[in-house]
This record gives sequence, C-alpha cells and structure tokens, in this order.
Amino acid sequence: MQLTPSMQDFILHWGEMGAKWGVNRSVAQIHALLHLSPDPMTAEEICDTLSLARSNVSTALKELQGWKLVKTSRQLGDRRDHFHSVRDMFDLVNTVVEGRREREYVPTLEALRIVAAEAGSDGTPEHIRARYAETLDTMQQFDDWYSEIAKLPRGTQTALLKLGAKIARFLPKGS
Amino acid sequence: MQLTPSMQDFILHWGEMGAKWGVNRSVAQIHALLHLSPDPMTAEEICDTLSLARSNVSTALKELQGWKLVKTSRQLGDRRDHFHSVRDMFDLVNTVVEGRREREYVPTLEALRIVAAEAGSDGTPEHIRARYAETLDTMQQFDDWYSEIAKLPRGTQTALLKLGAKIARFLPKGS
DNA sequence: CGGACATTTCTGTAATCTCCGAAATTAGTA
DNA sequence: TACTAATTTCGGAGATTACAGAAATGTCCG
Repeated sequence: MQLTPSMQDFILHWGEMGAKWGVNRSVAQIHALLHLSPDPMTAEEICDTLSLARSNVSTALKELQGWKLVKTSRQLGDRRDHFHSVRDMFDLVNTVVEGRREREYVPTLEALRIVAAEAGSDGTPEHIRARYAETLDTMQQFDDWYSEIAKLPRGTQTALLKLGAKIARFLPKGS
Repeated sequence: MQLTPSMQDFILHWGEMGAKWGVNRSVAQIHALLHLSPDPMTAEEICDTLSLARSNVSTALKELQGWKLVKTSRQLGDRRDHFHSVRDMFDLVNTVVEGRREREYVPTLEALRIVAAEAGSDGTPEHIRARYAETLDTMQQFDDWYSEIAKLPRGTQTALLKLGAKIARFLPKGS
C-alpha cells in the first residue's frame, strides 16, 4: 500500500505512543497501518509497506491477535491470512482498557490479597497492614465500578459518555 | 527501615507492575516503599532499605515528584529532604490517570489533529481521512468525559463510583 | 569565604529489548 | 507422497535502557 505523508506520520506517532504504553513499537505501527487500511492486508504487504522483517510482522500480528485488536479473514483461492483491525474506535478503546485491566490491574489485586494475608503472621505492624487494606479496598472499588460499566449494553455506555459530568445532577443531593 | 516479608513482596510486586506500565522498576519500588512507610524517609534511608545506588534514588525521586506522587517535607535542624508519597489511594489513582492522559493521550489527540489537517493536501484518500476523523472524534469524546468527571468535587466522584452501573437507571430510557 | 553535607550529573558497564535472517514447521496442492 | 508457498521459531548482532560509582554542583552554616 502506498502511504501518503500524513499516513506515515500517523503510523509513526502511533508507534511512539505504543512504545510509551509498553507495547513494542513495531506492533503499534502495524496496528496503526491496519487501522487505516480500508482492506485487509496480508503479512507480506505489511512487510513491504513498513519495511519490517517478515518474522517480526508474524510475531507482532500474533501479539495483536492476543489483544484481540486484529482478526484474520480468508479469501477464496488464497491461502494467505488477511489481517484487519477491529474497526470501531469505541471497541478499540474498550479492548485496550480491558486488556490492561486483565494483565496489569487484576494481578495486582490478587497480589495485594496475598500480601495482606501473609502480613497477618510475619510481624508486619498494624498501621502497615491497614495501609494494605486501604490500598486493596480502593483499587477494588475502581475495579468494581469498571466491571459494572463494562457489562452495560453499548448504547447505555455511549449515552453515559455523552452525558459526561451532567450525570451528577441525578445524584441524591449536595456536591 | 526494616522490611517484613510481606512488605518485601508488596514492593517487589509494585515494581513489576510499574515495569509493565512503562515505569522504571526502581521508581515503582521506591514509590511502594514510600506508600507503606508511616514516616517520611530521606534518600539515604531509601538507598539502604532497597539496596539501590544513591544516584538512582535521586533520579527516581525526581521522576516521582514530576508525577506528583511524591512530595518533600522538611524537618527542623535537618537540611535533608524527607520524602513521602501522596497518602490517599483515591488521589493516587487520579494522579496516575491524569499523568497518563497528559503525557500520552493528549499528545495523541494533538498529533491526530495535525495529521488530519495535513491530510487535506497530500493526496490522502477520502476514506482514510474519514478514518482519521472518526478516530479523533471518539478519542476526543472519551477525553471530554474524563475531563468533566475529573472536575467534579471529590464527594461527587466517590458517590458516582459507589453507584456504579446503577447510574444507568437515571438515563432517559431504553437499553 | 570555607567547610560539611546533600543532591545531581556524568561515565562506563551490565542487562534488556528489538529486530533481522536463517532454519524449521505447517498447510495447501498435485 | 512429494512439492511449494506461508508462517513461525530460533539465534545472535545491534540498539536501548538501567544502574553503580565517581565527580561536580548546590546549599547552609559559622
């Protein structure tokens, strides 16, 4: 695929952002490309367009599929995989957030529970144990909130999003 | 400071998490330590407790201050800085989210605007320009939502958090 | 001003991460 | 079964990042 300057910029920037988010730069670039591409692309085309080694593209695509950001489709008379990104930006943000929760937030909650339990019998002073409890509690609260919102139907989610801070009007009172 | 096993685990895990979040491991460990410590600590004490080089502790503390996760305080008759973390977990989550928005999300929005403008005159096909617009639009929507919620008084925020998905009851109808 | 202590910056090294090319594997075709 | 194309895995060179220790800078006091 032929890239215009703006497309190059987009892909480059997406790659930098990915790096900051702890995602491999190439992985993010490939995702950006697939996000822009109107048609599914083969691994080969991706290599050519971004000048990356075939092997890396393969690895990156696997990772993106792990994040459920990229899916494959088949075309008649072609045995190659054709890759395309999840189309909708709303879905995309959801997927990324959910992925991070799964991989980074939930394990921390678990670890905190273990630490808190362990602390009962290893001489950890009371005020530190209280700190554990407080930390776990607050994090759990955020997680519960997110989990509930995530379960709502899409239409409700977008409605809430549009409403923004105006939602506060419906709250009991004060503030 | 003397670390019990559970405290060591906590600090170690926090460090690993930090690494996944793109934060330097030592930085995250120091933050964990300060989060647990009931009293402010000097850089020297942090070195001893975590067995890190003085120089790195200095750099890490600077970075944590940049994130506004750590503040310094003074004590009479002591010219050393005493470091302590932001106490409240709720504040902490807010600070982290706000920091990430500032450093990673907002620049992307800006870059997208530039890319979209650039695309007008460099031969980028219409459907790609539409994709830019859609991407920018959705990301902007999330950002607007967050910005509004962030401005609400703390009490309102916690109320919303507790309410969770039940908030949907107040929505106009359907879904 | 000079000395003592605290902090930051600099420098070299160790550890880690990225990415290419080659080899191995898998899948489709005759 | 053999042949070919597509994909994945492996190994190591090159680049980046993290870190300790040394040197430099800054700050406070007399």
